[in-house]
Amino acid sequence: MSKSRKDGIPKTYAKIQFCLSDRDVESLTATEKKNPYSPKGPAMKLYKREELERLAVRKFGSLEKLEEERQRRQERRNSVAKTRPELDSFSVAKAASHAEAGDPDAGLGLPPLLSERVRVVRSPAREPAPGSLVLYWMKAALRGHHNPALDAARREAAKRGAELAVAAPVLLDCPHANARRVKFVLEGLRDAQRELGAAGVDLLVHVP
Amino acid sequence: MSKSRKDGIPKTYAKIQFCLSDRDVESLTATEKKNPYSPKGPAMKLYKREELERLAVRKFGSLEKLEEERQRRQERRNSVAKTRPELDSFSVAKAASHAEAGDPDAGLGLPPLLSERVRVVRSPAREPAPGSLVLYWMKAALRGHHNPALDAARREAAKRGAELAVAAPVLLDCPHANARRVKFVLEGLRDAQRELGAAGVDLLVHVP
DNA sequence: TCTCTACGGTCATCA
DNA sequence: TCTCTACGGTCATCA
Repeated sequence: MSKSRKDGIPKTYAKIQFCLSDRDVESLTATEKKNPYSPKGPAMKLYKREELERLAVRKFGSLEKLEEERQRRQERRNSVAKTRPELDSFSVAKAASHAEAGDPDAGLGLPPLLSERVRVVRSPAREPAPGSLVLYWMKAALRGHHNPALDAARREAAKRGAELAVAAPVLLDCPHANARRVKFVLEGLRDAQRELGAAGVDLLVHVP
Repeated sequence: MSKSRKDGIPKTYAKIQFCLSDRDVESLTATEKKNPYSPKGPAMKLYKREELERLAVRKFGSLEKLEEERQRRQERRNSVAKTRPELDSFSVAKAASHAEAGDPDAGLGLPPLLSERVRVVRSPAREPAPGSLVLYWMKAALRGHHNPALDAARREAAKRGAELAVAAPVLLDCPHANARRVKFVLEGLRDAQRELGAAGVDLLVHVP
């Protein structure tokens, strides 16, 4: 809710902020702007804060009631997130930065210091096909050392007897990309590629 | 999974039992039967157990994996149900049978013996309009006494300064309806209508 | 802080 | 143990 929104509020954000459905929002007028992620993609729809507020007040009774509803949804999201399935045997794992290895534990068979950083994002419906690989999608910590996500992926691959591959996306068309940042990322990836290569792991750099 | 399913398994049930999506099930052949709830409504689609099993095995790997997936979903449902919003000030309430009134408590302002039987089914997005009424949808306990759901509705109406109305549906076209049962229900409703009428509450009998 | 679709899950409504 | 739709919420994908 900052000053920078004077052009209007993008649809996705507007729906969440004002607890509105697609149907609700359809009745409002929208101005279109170029999609910042892809100029050729579907246009960004901008809605007027004033109209959104008026609609939300009509729907919920008052801005206070709207705020209550937002709280309710927020809490619901949080508590549902807590009930997510715990570690299970075949699962996609995702970890955060820097930690050391310790004793193996249950679940993914990860040492505690790793496993407490691992969160199962999705339990895949399909069992992994024979010959499948474990893919570590490296978005942060672009390095082959001090990288617990990499350690977790390595373990998982070993457990399955699968190949480990590492892929790093380099986003050129995200809003804040610029030459300086891209250069920094590419230099980091070059070093990581050398380091991983020495350990027999391919690092694939993906420029979408 | 009983013997009575030799005609085939209805779509809704099939999807749940075999963890399949509409898309999945679309690829299968279905035989149509008259909709037992309404002969003029959309037909009931019956799928062959054998085909469903084959598809589920293809999707999940084995019947054991399917069973695991079903367990997962079941548990998820249960734990999400537990995180449902608690009693709040304007809410639709629903209660079960026989109890006595006691001291008022927080939330809906119900006595403990009532409030522990009340479950908030849905927190309405809209604030109740002025002049709205509290509707007690009487599906069980067709009587004006020993009826805690009625007591809860009465309290809620008093708290809001709203009218209380009671409505009872008499379902004629549900699969197990027959003359004897309908007669029993109607007799009960006649008595309840007299009892509630004496207390100034309308009981509306609805035959859909 | 981009949009669209598909997916579970839930629910009210309808025939 | 009926079917369809709408609704949140989540997510991967695409442009």
